[in-house]
Amino acid sequence: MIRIPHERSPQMKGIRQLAEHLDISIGTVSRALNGKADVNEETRKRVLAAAEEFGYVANQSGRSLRQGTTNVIGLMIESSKETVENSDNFFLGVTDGLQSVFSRHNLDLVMLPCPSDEDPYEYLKRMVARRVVDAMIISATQRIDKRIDLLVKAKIPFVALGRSSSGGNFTWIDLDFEGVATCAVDRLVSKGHRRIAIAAPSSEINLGYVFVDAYRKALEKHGIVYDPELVIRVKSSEQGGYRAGDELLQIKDRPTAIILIYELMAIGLYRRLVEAGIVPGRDLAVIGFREEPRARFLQPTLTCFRISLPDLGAALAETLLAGMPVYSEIYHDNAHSRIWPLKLVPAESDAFLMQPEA
Amino acid sequence: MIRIPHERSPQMKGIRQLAEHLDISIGTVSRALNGKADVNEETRKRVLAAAEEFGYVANQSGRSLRQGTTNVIGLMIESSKETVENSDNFFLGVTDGLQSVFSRHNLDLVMLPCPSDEDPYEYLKRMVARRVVDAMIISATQRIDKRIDLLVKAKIPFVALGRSSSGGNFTWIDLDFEGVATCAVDRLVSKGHRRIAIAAPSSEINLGYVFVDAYRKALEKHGIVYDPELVIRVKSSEQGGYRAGDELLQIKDRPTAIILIYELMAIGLYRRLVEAGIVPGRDLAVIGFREEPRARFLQPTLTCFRISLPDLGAALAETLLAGMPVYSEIYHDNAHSRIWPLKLVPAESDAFLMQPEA
DNA sequence: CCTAGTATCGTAAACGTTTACGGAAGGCGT
DNA sequence: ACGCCTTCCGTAAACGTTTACGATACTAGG
Repeated sequence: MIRIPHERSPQMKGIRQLAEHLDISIGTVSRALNGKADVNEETRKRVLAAAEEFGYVANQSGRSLRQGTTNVIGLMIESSKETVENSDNFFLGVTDGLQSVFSRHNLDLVMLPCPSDEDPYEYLKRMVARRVVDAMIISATQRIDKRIDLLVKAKIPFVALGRSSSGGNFTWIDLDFEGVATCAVDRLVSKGHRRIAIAAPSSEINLGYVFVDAYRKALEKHGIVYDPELVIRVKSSEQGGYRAGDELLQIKDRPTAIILIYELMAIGLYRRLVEAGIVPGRDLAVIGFREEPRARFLQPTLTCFRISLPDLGAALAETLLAGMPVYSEIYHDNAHSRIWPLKLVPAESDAFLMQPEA
Repeated sequence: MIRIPHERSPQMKGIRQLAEHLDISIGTVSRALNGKADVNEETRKRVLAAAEEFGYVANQSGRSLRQGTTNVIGLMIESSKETVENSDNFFLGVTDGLQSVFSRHNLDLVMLPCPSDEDPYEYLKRMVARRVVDAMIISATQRIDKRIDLLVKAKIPFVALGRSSSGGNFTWIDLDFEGVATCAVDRLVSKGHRRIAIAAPSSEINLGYVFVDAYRKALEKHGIVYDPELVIRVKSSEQGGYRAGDELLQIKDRPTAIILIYELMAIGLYRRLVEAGIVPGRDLAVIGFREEPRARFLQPTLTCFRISLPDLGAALAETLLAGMPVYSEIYHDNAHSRIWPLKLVPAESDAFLMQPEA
């Protein structure tokens, strides 16, 4: 008696049907489609034509199961309320660069949004355990980040956008906070500023730590004593900018310049300054980090630092692939962690960076 | 002779190893993990404990292959340059609502970003052909959208965010453009405005078509003749707002109010108005559609319409599931297309909506 | 004609899981 | 003692691919 434990759909579109129709063995069809060498060029043509005609595409589950690889790369992002409200489409920008590299190797990119009510570590753990992706790109790395230890232990290839002190050795790409901070300070000092404030997120976040540290060193290089009072810890948002303005006004011997670690803060900052009768650019010099399209409409515009999102994405992709056995020899030039430079974009007129002595 | 065509990793973490360790059959382990009824409660405890200990999670490929389902829902988004620069994190906001529903059914959400240099139709075709997702959520639907025909033909369950004239019957959720336009016009008229301009995207886009149509009807309801000159077609961006300001200034018998179809346009509009010596709110009433966090810092704030992104996401998820056989009876209440209402958010002070006759 | 090599293809195992089915064991009523 | 029902578990097929290996046919060299 024949048992039919699993009823199959009547019109199944599998490689089997394709093979039957062509009257070729199923193995040959597979080899033809995958570009193997030992298949007659003429039969390959027939196979490809038939596949095109029937719209056949290999089922990913079957293929993954056999090869032990999914050909999918995951980009983990967090959808916390703060991220939703305040960050721009940073990730959408990098995905384009990622895909430009991945598509050359028939790799697909999926974004994995961690729900705001779930622990990112647990979320990542679930995703890698199910083996739905071959490799991961993680971002918003913390100074100590359990996710890194997890990926290292699970031997999942990954690259991190952002440094971390966790884990042994893994590859990362991070923005050149030191370079930006140094450049900003140098520029302000060269314009005559001595009391330079900085608005940064908590030092728990890697960015908040590294950036302020570089800011301090740059100041000391110019013989300016580091004043902790000038470090304003706020959220990286417009609201944070407004609060930074608040705190700035409280400081006695008011600073003549401020560096914003997140350019969107300028929107809130400007508002608070105007409320207090202070003209941004004239009474207070402002420099923003990471150019943000929405801030281009501020009056006056502010000097900032630009980053090419697609380029960054491509670099991330190549670095990731350099760490994967199959592609390592192709991208071995990128098999190292590195700092991503940013380009200084001076405001149209630097009038707002004038001498405070005037 | 035993052949070993496929070398297996020495320390394979499969259900088989788990079963051997427990000295239970592999089938029972599977049933225990999947919560089937015919398994002793005490053995189930043992299995779950061992799985937890070894960190075992079922391989998704194997499971998908067998069940013919991936338990993954795809959310297709486009990463065109315009989207990256101008839209906010709209999708990140809705993902949270989507996940809140999906997680109840062990469904995972992945975002599928269509590269800007690839045709969205071809991209979607690839994704569904590989059968990597069980269902899709598509957005930014065009008035005629080949993607819809594709999904209908492939019998992939899907829901669209946005109406379309394509395809036979499919379910969609769309924002209540008519309601918003009507409400905005009503409100302005009640304040004494008669010449009301509107800034909208091209009528090729569904939004640009429907919204302006509702605007026209609302005007006629109040006995105001529709003046095509007052319809300003611009991009949905800050830049578009600036250009809208440009065009507005060209209009003879200048309007006293303007409705922005995208609130971010207010940033550019304000700038242009200030350049021309026109005080927004005092000399020109402004209403924005779809509240945008970044515009909250404008002076003066403007009346707008609010939408709860997570709620919208949850509604999308439930509507999608209502169309899938397995879940249809649970969510049958949502098995219909519908209009998503928005809430009017008056500006702090409505002073800017004053009588133009004053 | 014989043999070795090459080009091409078919065969079947294996990937990890789920699940229909059968079977064993025990309880219970007749 | 027998039959029946319930509870629980093991067996093995099946999902759709890929691929190691063997088989065949043909070519070439001797």
